[in-house]
Amino acid sequence: MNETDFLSLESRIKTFVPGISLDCAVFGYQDRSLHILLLKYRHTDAWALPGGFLPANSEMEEAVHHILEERTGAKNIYLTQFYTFSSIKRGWNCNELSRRTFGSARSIWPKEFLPTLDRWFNQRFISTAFVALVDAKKVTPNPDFISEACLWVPVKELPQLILDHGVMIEKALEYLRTRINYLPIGKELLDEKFTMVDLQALYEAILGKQLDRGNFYRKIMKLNMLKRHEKLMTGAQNKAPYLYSIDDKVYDQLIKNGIGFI
Amino acid sequence: MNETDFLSLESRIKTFVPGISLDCAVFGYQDRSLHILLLKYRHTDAWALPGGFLPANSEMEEAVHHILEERTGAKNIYLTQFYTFSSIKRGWNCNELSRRTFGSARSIWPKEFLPTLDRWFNQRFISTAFVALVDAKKVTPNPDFISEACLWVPVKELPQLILDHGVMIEKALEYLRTRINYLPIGKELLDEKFTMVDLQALYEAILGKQLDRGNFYRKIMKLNMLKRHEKLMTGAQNKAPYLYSIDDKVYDQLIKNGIGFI
DNA sequence: ACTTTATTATGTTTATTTAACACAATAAAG
DNA sequence: CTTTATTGTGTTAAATAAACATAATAAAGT
Repeated sequence: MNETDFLSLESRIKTFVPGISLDCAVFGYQDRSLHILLLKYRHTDAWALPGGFLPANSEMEEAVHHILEERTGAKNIYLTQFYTFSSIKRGWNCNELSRRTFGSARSIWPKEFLPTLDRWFNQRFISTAFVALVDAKKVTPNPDFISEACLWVPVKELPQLILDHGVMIEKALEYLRTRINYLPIGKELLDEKFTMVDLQALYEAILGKQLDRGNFYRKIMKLNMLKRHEKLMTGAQNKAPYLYSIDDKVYDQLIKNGIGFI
Repeated sequence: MNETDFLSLESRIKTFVPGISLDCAVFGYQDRSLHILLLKYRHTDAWALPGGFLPANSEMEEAVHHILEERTGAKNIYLTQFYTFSSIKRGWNCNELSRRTFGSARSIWPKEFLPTLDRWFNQRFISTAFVALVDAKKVTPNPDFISEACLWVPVKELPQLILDHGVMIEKALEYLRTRINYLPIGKELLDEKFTMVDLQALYEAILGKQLDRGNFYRKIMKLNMLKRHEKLMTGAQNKAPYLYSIDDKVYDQLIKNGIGFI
């Protein structure tokens, strides 16, 4: 962490739309379970969603893409807005953890920047929140300068989160569940090639319930959205599973019409 | 229209969160079809959604409730946020109609307020849009001081709309359709008591397709959400239809789980 | 009394979907 | 030859959807 990071933020603040922030629930799929990308603030046990501010001449989507590229190295991530959080109760004073986190961050900021930064962070922020879906394998999590870690965390094991980020994640998960047939879950969260078991486990992870293998297999196959490839040799003492990939044209059409895998 | 209206806006501007606006697609059901509440600007053929700004110490929902009370006389209208429109292309310069409308409005504003008003309206606005569902019979549309009319317009006959309000309405309608099982459509859009034919026609209006009467009747009745009352004597030369009302407890549970009428 | 009409409630049928469980061929590796 | 998970299909019962039909009902006009 060095002075130029602060300097850069200090000078960039002038270029941001005041009062607007952006947050993003980035979902990835690993080890057969759903993960979310979180940042850990320095010197505290406080975690946060990746986020940032809106440059005056940028579209929100552009800005979120930029934030996510910094945080993951990946461009063209699938993004969709899901809610705008605007409560007057949401500031850094909203709970003990947030107060402590802000205090801790403030204590390591160069003194000469404090007035600007205090003014900026004590605004009322209206935060538009996005859901992003990424292939966890194509991504290198990368902390920003106020964080000491950027990690994939299983959504079943969420840590303490600052501000209203816990509520945001709940709402993002509900969004995933209730729009499951309208979101390109399979295409975006899985690797180019994947096994049938993985595809099923992904939908199970989002819905939070078990699905019957045989029925799932038949349903997916009837939709005609998969291309079958070579087998995946795992070295395990059993028949190797086939790899599949998604036929984009068919899949996009299915998603557009909300036609269901489930 | 009088000077105090302008004065009031001029002085209230200081109390609004800059750069934030609120718009609301208010849906009502009349004459067996879906309507939306629109305002007609003075001296132009430009129409707009009811909307306004966010007082610095208000929640967005509060502010929208306040706007809708002014526009309809009704309190406690059902409201839900559905999208935040933030494009850098959305200002009063986005198309010919908007430019003309703004010019026309500007020409009737007292000169001494023009600097303030120009500065305010030339900002980049981030607009959070809401869907409201109301019982059209309980409402008295009431234009604001820059409009000459506030009317229920059938969604099948939309006029020219300013800014991106046309896109907003499209998105709002899509929201209604894709969340039809999660929204209290019947409860909010219909009168306290209504006939089965009206209930069905309402769902048909939103989905834009015909439903089978017998099947619809059976499905609704099986959900146990209706209480039957006296008949509605229309004077028509036929058996009078029964009136029904919604059993709130059952209905709320159904809506919460997205359990479908359709 | 008879007619016209829309409402109401139920009937019927066919096709499709869901859900739960079962089974046997397959093939990778020990 | 054994162990194992994968794969594709089979089966069955129950539920749902979709389309169409019917007949009693009752309000009002003639």
